[in-house]
Parts: sequence; C-alpha cells; structure tokens
Amino acid sequence: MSSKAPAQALGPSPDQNHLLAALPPEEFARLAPCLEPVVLRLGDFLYGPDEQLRHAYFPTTAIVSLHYVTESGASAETAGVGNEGVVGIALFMGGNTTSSSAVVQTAGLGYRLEAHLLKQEFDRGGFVQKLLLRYTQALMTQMSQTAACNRHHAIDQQLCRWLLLTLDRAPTNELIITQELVANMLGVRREGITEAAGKLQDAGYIRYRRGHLTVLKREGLETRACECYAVVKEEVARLLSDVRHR
Amino acid sequence: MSSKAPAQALGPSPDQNHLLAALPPEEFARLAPCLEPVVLRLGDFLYGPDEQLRHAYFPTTAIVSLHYVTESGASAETAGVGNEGVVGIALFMGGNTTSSSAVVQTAGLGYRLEAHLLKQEFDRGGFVQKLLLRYTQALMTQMSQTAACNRHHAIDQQLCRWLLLTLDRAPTNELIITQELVANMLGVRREGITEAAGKLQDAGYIRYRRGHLTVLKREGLETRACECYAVVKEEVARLLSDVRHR
DNA sequence: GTTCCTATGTGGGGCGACGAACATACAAGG
DNA sequence: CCTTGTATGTTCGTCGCCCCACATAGGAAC
Repeated sequence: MSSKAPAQALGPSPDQNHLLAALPPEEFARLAPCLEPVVLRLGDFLYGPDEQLRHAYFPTTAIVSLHYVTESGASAETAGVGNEGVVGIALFMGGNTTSSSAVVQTAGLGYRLEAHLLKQEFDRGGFVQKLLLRYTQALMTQMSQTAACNRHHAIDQQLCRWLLLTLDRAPTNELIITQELVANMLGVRREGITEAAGKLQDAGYIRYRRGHLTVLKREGLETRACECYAVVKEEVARLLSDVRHR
Repeated sequence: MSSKAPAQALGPSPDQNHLLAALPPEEFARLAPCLEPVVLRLGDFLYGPDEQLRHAYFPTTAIVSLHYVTESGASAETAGVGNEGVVGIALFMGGNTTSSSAVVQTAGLGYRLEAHLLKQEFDRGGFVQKLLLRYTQALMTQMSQTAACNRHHAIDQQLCRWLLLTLDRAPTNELIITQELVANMLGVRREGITEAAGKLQDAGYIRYRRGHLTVLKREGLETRACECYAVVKEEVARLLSDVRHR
C-alpha cells in the first residue's frame, strides 16, 4: 500500500485483488482507469439466474458467494469468490448468463469493470486471457469439490472447510456473519450450524456472538476440516501462482 | 452417415461428436487428419488426479465420467461427458491437470487428439476457442448443479436425472451398466440404487437385468427426476446451439 | 446339466440431518 | 431502563441413507 489519503477515500487499491495484481504493468495500466470502486453490501445480488451481467466484479475485501437456489427454495453455495478472483466468468466464456446467482456473503469493497471491456480485454488473447482461464479452472475445482463434499462429508467438516476458505479471503480473523447465513451457504439447517459451531466453540477454536465469529485457533479448524479445503487451496495456488512467474 | 464399409471399421464418424460437428469446414479439415479413433472400454482411466493429459478425447458413442475420489475412497461424479463434449478441458484452460479423474462409464468409441494440437488450435483464438469455452461453461453448469443436487435431492430423483442425462448421450435406450457402477457414479450405496431402481421397475419405467438397463418409459423418468436434469439440459442446449448458428 | 462368479434383492440396527416448536439472551433504539 | 427484534440454544420425533450380513438368482464356462 503506497497511498495515504486516497486509500481511505477509495478503500483498498485494485491490486488487493490477486488477479488484478498479477497483470503485467501494461495491461493493468489499460484497465486501471476503467475500474470503478464499488461498495458491496451484505446480501447484494450481483446477478440472478439467467440475468444479463453488466459488470464483472473484482472483490478486494468483499466475498461473494455463487449459489444455486432450487425450485423448492433451498439454496447451496457452489463456489465462493474473494480477492483471489472475479465474479462474472460467463462474460468471457460466451454464455453471458448462468443458471446460478451471485450474492455478497461478506460486506466489503471491490472494483467493477464494464462487461464489454472485460470481454474485449479477454479477446486480445494475451496474458489477461491466460490468467482468467486459469482462474476459471480454479473455480471449476471448487465446484466439483463442493459436489463431492456435499455428498460425503459431515456438517462439522464442511463448516470448518467453509470457515477456512472464507478466512483466507477475509482481511481479519473476525467474520461478520450469522449462523443463519452460514446455514444458507452450506445448504443446511440453521440448527445444524448452531450445533457444529457449538462444538468448535467448546473446543476453543472459535468464538461466536450474535453475528460476529472470531477465529481463535486456525489450526483447530484445519484439523477438523475435510480434505476438500486443502484440495481447493492447493489447486488455486498451483493454477494461479505459476502463471504469475510467467 | 455417409460411409459404408469404413464406418464399420472406424466406427461412427467424427461428426457424431457435437463439438467436432459444429466446427466450420476449414477448421474441421485442419483437425480431421489428426483425429485418431479410439475404443474406450468400460472402466478405462483417461486420466487420474494430477496426471498429465496426453490427449483430449471426443466421445462419439462412449460416455466418460468426471469423478472425484475422497481420501476415504468414496467417489462421486461431478460431471459426465458424452458426444456433446470433450474430455481434457484442462489442456486449454492452462492447468494441464485437474484434481479429478476421468473414467469410461459406458463403453464405446471416440476420437482423440494430441494435447499440443488441441492447445494450438485453441490458441488460434477462432471459432474453436469460442466453442470450447462455451462447452466449458456448460460443464461448469453441470458441476454446480451436481453440487446442489447432492445436497438437496433424494436418491430416487438423482437416479432419474442421471439416467436421463446418460440416455441423452447413448445411441440406444439400453444401457450396459450394473447397479454397483451407478451407485459409484452417484456416490451412494449399491443397495440404495437397488431400491430406487426397483421402484422405477415396478412403475414400468425401466427394466433391469444383470447389467442391462432398458428404459421403457422416458417420460416416467422425467416426471420423477429433479429439476437438475432440465436445468443442465437446457443450459447445454442454450450454450451450444446458438454458437452453431454463428 | 453343473458349477461358480457376480449381480441383484432383503433385512435389521444405527446415525446424521431434517422439520417444527419453543426457550433464552443479546443489542439497538425508544 | 425497558422494549423489541433478532440471533442463538435446545428438544423431540421422523426419515433417509448408512453399514453389515446374508439370501437368491442370472449367466457364462466347463
């Protein structure tokens, strides 16, 4: 962080987003003037199913959840997007819309870019394209891992996985989120989260008080999480680290 | 199908694969000589986790299942690939490997293309790229739908969904597959499939006899399937049909 | 036909998650 | 300080799916 006064006015600089930060200077310079800072409030819908996207969003401190809502109203997160990624893959993949929706899960800041600008930049075929495709593959890993996790792992484990993934994207170790919302993300009952979180609290790993969850012992969560956390984390690191050194 | 004797020797022509069929003549002509017909036998591993892919596979009559196997040995399909798609996305997405594996779920035929040729063609940035990206998005839809389905829908519904998706990719309405294998795909117990399939058989929708499953009443399955089948089917159609008319 | 392997059918016991209903308790605003 | 809304804790019965063990039967090979 090199900025002082502007930093407070505009929030975190764009390079708090890993994708933007990984851009070569030339490409970044081209995009920078078009990046519009946005405040993402808890619960904001960035897009719904089959809804035309107008912007792509690069979160810096916010976290966005990609969801599917069933006909009966039940919901489940299929992947999350934080400062490691971008919301709006469908813009350059060619579909323009998706059957899922994107909701702000943790309030915060980010930058947005007009749809056609992202597509245009992608179609130049340079480093930006390479980077975005890598990220898309990482997103696919998350989705398929979520599918397997939903099938085989217990709520307790899934909660740990989710907390760790969220923590990795959060600026502090305090998350502003209710159990109700977490339940919504994982697609389980609120009581299930109460119980699972209770165990973690008893173990001294977290502290929960009315919408504020503080992680006290990260290692504890890692012990109890299913493999899915590590798989996703390592795959994201693999895909996005080696592209940076290009 | 315009070939007679060669058709028997080589199996279905490449354009039985929808992606290959959608290519403009010029691009198809460039690739055709490099397409090598392959026999895909039940259970063949096209690739395992973190394993370097040497070829991309375009199934014609075969069906391939993308899987994740948990540490404890449980498995779950995250998406399937038939004549509508291609196995080996990671080749052009930049990752080269994935954390999942690809197994032949229904024996049959297909064509394969050397890894570097696919990448090379993709990097030309023309229609092939567009097509492959569209398909990749369709694959993501499948994965996220699978995640939600695994969370919320009962085995009976999932079985119907799976049968329908498989049927859409199969040349006939008879599938050669054991209940054990289906259970493996869905990531459930074999007994669970026995029970669910029993209900479908009692209803007169299917007939099961030692590895041969015949679908008698497709509409019946559609009634009992969860929404996930329709969502995936429509999304695949949307993404890949409109690209063809380009 | 007989044998043997493998696929399918059935049952009991258990556990985890669900659904609904209710009890508590924190925190913001009057 | 008190009220009120909302977040969290707790309970009970139910159901779906699990694990385990075993019975039956189709079909290929001899």
